[in-house]
Amino acid sequence: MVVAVNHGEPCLLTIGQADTLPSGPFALEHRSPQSGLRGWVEHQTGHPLGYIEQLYTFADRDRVGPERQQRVISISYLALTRKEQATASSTCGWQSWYEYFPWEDHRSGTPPVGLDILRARLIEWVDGAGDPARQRERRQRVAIAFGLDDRHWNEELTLQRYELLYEAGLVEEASGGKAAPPPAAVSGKAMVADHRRILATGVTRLRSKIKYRPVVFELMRPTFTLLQLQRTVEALAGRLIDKPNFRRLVEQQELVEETGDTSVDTGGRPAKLYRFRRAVLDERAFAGTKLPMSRA
Amino acid sequence: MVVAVNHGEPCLLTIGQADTLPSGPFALEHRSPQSGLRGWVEHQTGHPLGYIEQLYTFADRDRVGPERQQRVISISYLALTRKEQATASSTCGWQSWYEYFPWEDHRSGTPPVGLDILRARLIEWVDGAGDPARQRERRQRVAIAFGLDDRHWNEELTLQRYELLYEAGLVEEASGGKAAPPPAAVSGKAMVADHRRILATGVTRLRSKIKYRPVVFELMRPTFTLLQLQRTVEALAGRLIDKPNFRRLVEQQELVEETGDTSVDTGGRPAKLYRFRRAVLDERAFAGTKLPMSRA
DNA sequence: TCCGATTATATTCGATCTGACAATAAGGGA
DNA sequence: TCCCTTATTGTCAGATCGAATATAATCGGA
Repeated sequence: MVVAVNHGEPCLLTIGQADTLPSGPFALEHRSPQSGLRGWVEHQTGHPLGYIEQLYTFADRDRVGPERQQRVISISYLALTRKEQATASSTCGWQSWYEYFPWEDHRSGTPPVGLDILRARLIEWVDGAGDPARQRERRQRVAIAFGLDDRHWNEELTLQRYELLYEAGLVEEASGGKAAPPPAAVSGKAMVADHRRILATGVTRLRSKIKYRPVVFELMRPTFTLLQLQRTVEALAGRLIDKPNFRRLVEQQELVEETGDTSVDTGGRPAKLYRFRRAVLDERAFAGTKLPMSRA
Repeated sequence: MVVAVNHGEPCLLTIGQADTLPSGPFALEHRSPQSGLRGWVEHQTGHPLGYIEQLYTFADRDRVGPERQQRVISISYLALTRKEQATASSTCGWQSWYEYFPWEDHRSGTPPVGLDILRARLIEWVDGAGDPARQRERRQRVAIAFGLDDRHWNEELTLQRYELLYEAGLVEEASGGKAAPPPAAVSGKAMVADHRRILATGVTRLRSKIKYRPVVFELMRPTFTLLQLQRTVEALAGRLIDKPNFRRLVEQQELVEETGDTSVDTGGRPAKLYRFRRAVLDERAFAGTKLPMSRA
């Protein structure tokens, strides 16, 4: 899963009919699958992958196709890069995340259109569970994941939401469902096999990771304004961020330094240009702290 | 990597000469490697694995042994259980983490004996880099990982520390080193192949995870006192925690509920017994928040 | 040239969290 | 009864964070 952000839109590298993640049996000639992935993508997009991370390894028996007696092992990765110029070849292209997960984009301030439809269909699914105990359990899972009652929307629950929709038969991939899923504008574009689930895993991981490691900068150009940086984070998180607070956080952590230049602008006061202080990667150990540890 | 905590000591399930992690080619009969691991360990220890998590998948070409043309894929896991009764069979036993990582145990309040020796040897290694730029880079990595100058010790950097020691030739596994590593009481017991590195990965992951997900309870008996819970967390984190603050955190998050009983004690006022509120797993979505997101 | 629209940047304020520490309660043993 | 040990409750100051306000710089049109 290769991610880039362009003009405030989080993009995904796809192949084929735009519903398949880049994948393939990486040859023995590479030292590791990681380096195989890197070489392949750099050749396709012309841009180096700034960051690669393992997502999950699937080795379940059900994963084999027609043949038995042979287990297929799939290692999924999350990679970040920049999409510039028109590098999309005929074999691959870029798609917005939110075509696959329309319900995940809350950047307009209001919930996305169609989310209420999904919520209603989920409630039907909850009520459809015979057992009252099972009903309560389903109800609670839906309430947490989709922010029912007075709960806040939690953008890090992308995978849980997709799994619920799958279970409820509200996405096309869940062929076992009785009722037909809602239209694609509501339930998103389907992908091949379990690729949309892998995508959900990656979105979840990335939305979590940007909060404690400076990986956003892999998606930025060498120089950028603070608003551009904020828009990129918002694109990934799928929600709006308070501007002064975002600035404060970035500055007091000394993640960036001014270049001295200012940006030619789209109206309004010119913005200072910044660059990422690569030194922070060496200076600091990025590791969160939540338990009350003694400082000394 | 199977972990339990007993009497305030974090323990590790080992096989053979106590320097090998449980491992093996899991047969095709299991639905997934996960379930194979689960069955194997439950049979060996008599206790169910409460929690299993994938650590990392190795697929590098160097990982093959004598044979070429065939790539070995190893999936490493982290599992939590309880060690009770004398279930150690002849083929496996429990070892303390800190036999392998003596420098990681800071629970005495003072740094572990031998840490200063390691620091001194690391400084030698820093100075041994010819290039001054490389010296500065090494120096900074050591300073961060081992808390030099006035930096705080960060217990989540176990893997980084092990890798530095490896690079500096201060652990037995690094056979390429010129100088002999310090005695085992200082540099820890060696393990087979790269098992100690996998262990370091698991320790790092677990020390990080206990801070935002309630996995500690998988290591506790059904009922426990708050101090026992604290001691377990301290055993994993390798450092002391302030008691009142720990209580406050656990209580205000409603992670536990009183059983009504009190513990027969080892001197001092009897302690209330608690049990884990399994309901929190359903009630709450455990996902950290660090970036300044708008609340509404 | 003035004004307002737009965006950038700086500052303030209050609620909450958290680390550090103090104080009180309840049991056991000398 | 006194003292030791552990449990439990409470306080306080500093840091953090969300929210909102205030000021600055540029552009375009009246």
